[in-house]
Amino acid sequence: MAEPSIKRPKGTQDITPKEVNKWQTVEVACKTTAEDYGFSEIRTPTFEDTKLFVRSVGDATDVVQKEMYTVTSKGDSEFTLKPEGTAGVIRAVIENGMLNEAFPQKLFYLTQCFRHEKPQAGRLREFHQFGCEIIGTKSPAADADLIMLAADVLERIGIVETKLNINSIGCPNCRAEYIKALREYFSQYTDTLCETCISRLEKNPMRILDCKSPICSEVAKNAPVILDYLCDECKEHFDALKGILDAMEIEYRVNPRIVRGLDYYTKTVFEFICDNIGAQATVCGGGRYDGLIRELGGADTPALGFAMGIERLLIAAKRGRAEFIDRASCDIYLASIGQDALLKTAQLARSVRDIGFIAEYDIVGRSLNAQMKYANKIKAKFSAVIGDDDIKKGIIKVKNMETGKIDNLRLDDSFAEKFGDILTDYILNDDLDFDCL
RNA sequence: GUGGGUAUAGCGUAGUUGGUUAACGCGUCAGUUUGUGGCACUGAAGACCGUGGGUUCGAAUCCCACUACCCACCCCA
Repeated sequence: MAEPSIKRPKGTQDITPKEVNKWQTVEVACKTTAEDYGFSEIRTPTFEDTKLFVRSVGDATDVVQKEMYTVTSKGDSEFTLKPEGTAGVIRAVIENGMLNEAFPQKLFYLTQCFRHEKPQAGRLREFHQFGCEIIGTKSPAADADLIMLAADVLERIGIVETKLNINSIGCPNCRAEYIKALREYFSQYTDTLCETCISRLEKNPMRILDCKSPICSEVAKNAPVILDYLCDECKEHFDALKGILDAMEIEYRVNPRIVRGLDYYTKTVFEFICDNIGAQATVCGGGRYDGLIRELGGADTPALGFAMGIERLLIAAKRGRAEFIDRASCDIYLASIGQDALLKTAQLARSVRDIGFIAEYDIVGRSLNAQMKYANKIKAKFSAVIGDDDIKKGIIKVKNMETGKIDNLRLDDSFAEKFGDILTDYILNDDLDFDCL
């Protein structure tokens, strides 16, 4: 305590045992839903060659320009902690020759990401993403399946109040036309637009559509709409997607304003918005990135994906109707009186643990009373007290902590198995009672 | 990077015309209760009142600065 205490870095968090069950609930929902859709997990490094993100996420994006944690390692290599999940996955797919395997490749990941931003609700410097990628299909059926998967994940977690927004931002060809038209339109308003939007006019006029400044968004209201500029192929793709979503009764809103901030997106883009979780309301974002694999040196392959922010899912889940799984509680607490008995409880605990149940005993040196209080506190289902007499007699009383019912068990090799039977009965009966209710 | 808010035990809070030893609830530990927990009662530990200055006989309380956290802009998941 003499030294100044060391605190965790800004924008990071500790996930304590009280919270970790909520994380696990969300993680399990993500993982099992993805697996139900035929996705396999992929894990990639926490840091990558900086060039990977510059080339995929995009040179001019905020993420690359001002949010990356980049270090120069021994030697000349520059590495960056991953600011998002897709780039690393695509790099790995190319590097491991997975483009030669059967298409589509369907992959999911659950990973921490890092961006140097100013923290606020739903935005941290180290955060966690769940993402899914489908590689090797240009069919709009894939877009629809991916969106359905995202919707299912949210539903299974218990997040109900989300809105799906979709848009198409076209392919490089038709987008060029559109950007030209946008520039022409916004150029008329150079005296009213905000400063950042003026600079966007040159670099990326589509971002002006996203600006929340009242003046800019007022001007943007009458701006040309991308959907009017889509080429035949892009338009067909988008119409087909809408058709499938309609057929599957997935509600959506076409929102021509959604423009993703990462450069690799093409054609379909979408967001799931959750309004009651603060300003950072996008709980899931994704879209197509048909040009990315080629850009990263792989064969020209269409692909698409989405990412969800686990922290945001968690906020939404707490506000929604999520039911969080609890950690399994202790099956039996073995109290001891005296040193010989302590050794005995240690042996018994191990035998119970060997058959897959949770057993604890006194490793603190507490009085019997205190041991029992502790057993109660950790919600032990059963308890047993062992003293010299019991060891002599070779029989101990196992008590059901809920009902107070006591069973006598032999203190020999059969103990664990017999206790297992009692516990199984208890759990089955408990389920029956539950069903009757 | 720019705003706004907050800062008192592990957690949640009370504490303003400045006045002895900073209070309460929860939690933790122990005892009542060396062969049985929950309830109850008793007690204990735990706070340099965010940090540093200033005003004052006297500051958790007033003033200034700093820091941290939260929220929002921006950006995005």
